[in-house]
Amino acid sequence: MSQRNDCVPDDAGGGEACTVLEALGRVSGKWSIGVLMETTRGPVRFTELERAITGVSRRMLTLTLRNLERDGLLVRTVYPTVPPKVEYVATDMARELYDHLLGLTEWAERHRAGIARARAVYDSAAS
Amino acid sequence: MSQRNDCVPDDAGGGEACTVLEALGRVSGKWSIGVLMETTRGPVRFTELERAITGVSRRMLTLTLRNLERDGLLVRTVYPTVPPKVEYVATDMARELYDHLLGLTEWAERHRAGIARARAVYDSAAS
DNA sequence: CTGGATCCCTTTGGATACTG
DNA sequence: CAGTATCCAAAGGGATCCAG
Repeated sequence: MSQRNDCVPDDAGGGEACTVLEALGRVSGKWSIGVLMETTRGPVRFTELERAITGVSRRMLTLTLRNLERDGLLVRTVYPTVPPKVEYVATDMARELYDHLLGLTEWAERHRAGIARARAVYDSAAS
Repeated sequence: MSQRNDCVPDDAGGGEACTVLEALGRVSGKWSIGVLMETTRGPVRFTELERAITGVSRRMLTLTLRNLERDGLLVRTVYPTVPPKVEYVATDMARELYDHLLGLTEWAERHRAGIARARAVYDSAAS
């Protein structure tokens, strides 16, 4: 969840690796993507997220939400009612990011079989 | 470096989050991106990678290379000379993945300032 | 030159109980 | 409802030494 901005000028290929890491840093952690997915469709409440994202704990959901909010990817709205009501929704910036992630999804689907095959070959290599 | 295939059917938004994680899983870890960058430009030797990727240790470089090779993103060629010579080069599949990552790079550059601002605001919020 | 093996510290993340 | 606090286990990753 922390950022690796140990991005020294690097070298060949330069700061590009650094910049990619910068983007990936926003969605690092097991749950960021899921939160992004849910909040991209419209405002969602904490409990809804907790139910929608299978396996997430309260703690991790909170941490993930805070990080995304801090980076300006999420807007948190508190309704001072009782009981409390808090809604999270993705910003435009986050939606753009999500679009790029969809590109990755497409790649993963297209190559899922190939990767599985590569692994089988690699693992069966009597090394 | 391990894969999170605890991708239960999930739910709303479905297996999509899972599929993205599948893609991100290939480039997880601090060094995969750097390796991908270098090997995309052509065959590279172990020592060249070690020098090109600032800060990587021998151990982590080896682990990263093994994982990428296992997933079919890298081809490892051993020349049985003495001293040994080993070359790594990205596969077409890896190049495609890298193209998608460039999309993320573009996003990161475009929003770098906005994110920094969002953080400053968030952090200065006397909470 | 190209790694493998080991040790150890740091970070991540899960479980659970408590609170305004 | 929407978190916070605490404790603890597992994974990631660095340092170092050894070997073909």
